[in-house]
Amino acid sequence: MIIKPTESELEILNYLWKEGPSTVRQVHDFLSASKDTGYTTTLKLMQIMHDKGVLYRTENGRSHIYVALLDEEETQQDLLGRFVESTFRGSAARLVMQALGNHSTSKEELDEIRELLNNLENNK
Amino acid sequence: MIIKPTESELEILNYLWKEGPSTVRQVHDFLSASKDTGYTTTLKLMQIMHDKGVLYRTENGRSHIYVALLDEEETQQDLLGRFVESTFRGSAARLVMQALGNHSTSKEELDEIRELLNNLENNK
DNA sequence: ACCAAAGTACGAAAATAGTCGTAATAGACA
DNA sequence: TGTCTATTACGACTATTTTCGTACTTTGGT
Repeated sequence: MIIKPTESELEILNYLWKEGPSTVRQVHDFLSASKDTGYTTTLKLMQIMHDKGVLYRTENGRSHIYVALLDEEETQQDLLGRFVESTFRGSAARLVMQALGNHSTSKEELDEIRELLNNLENNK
Repeated sequence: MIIKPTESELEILNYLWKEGPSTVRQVHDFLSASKDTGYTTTLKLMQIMHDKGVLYRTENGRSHIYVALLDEEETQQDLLGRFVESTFRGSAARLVMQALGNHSTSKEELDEIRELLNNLENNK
């Protein structure tokens, strides 16, 4: 399924991807820690996502438990493609350079990237 | 200046960054090649960007010449930061891995990245 | 059985982004 | 000078996203 989630939807998806099946209450409690928003707003968003087919839900007593139906990797890949295109005019390399240059990345992570680089280069 | 350009604004900025000072006509002719949109729509967007202080403009006979006031690198950096945060929950390394893994990147570019990696690692 | 607490449903408003029609204007040039 | 064309100005309409109030429902405790 290729749907571009909105900014708010992505926040919700991120929580569900990380924490697994959750109630609106759980999602909202997490989001409201960093964002000033009402409970019914989160509820409504999740209902809309359910309508769109982005979330699956199942009854659980008086409440619902929601599950992300979008695949995390796939969605990130799609968004990344759009982002590279719109912000870096298609050059993934330039994006990578800026990402590495300006964010703190651990030695372990850098080694992992180097490893990936070696594999890629061997296949050319 | 830290303003988040919208999707359409970014398209216009990309043109101005690449081609330098331009008229609405030039921008529109370029955009309309890949996008079905009216002249007055592009005009209006650029007027709004001017109002916001994102573009500077100067008279030139019956038309105007527009210049981007946002710095390209700075804007990309800002957008990248937001993107890493919202889509990769803050992990630049994960973004880089996905970007490299799934986009075609030339050997030269990969070497450049390796170079950058070496420099980063030496400074740790 | 009743009430309070916690949920859901849903309509509608507010905010943001994008689109375009129409009128006014300024040059170009026959 | 008069007409045609390219351009700007601007209001209004559409679409999408986000927000929230209010009413209804369910459940657990007393």
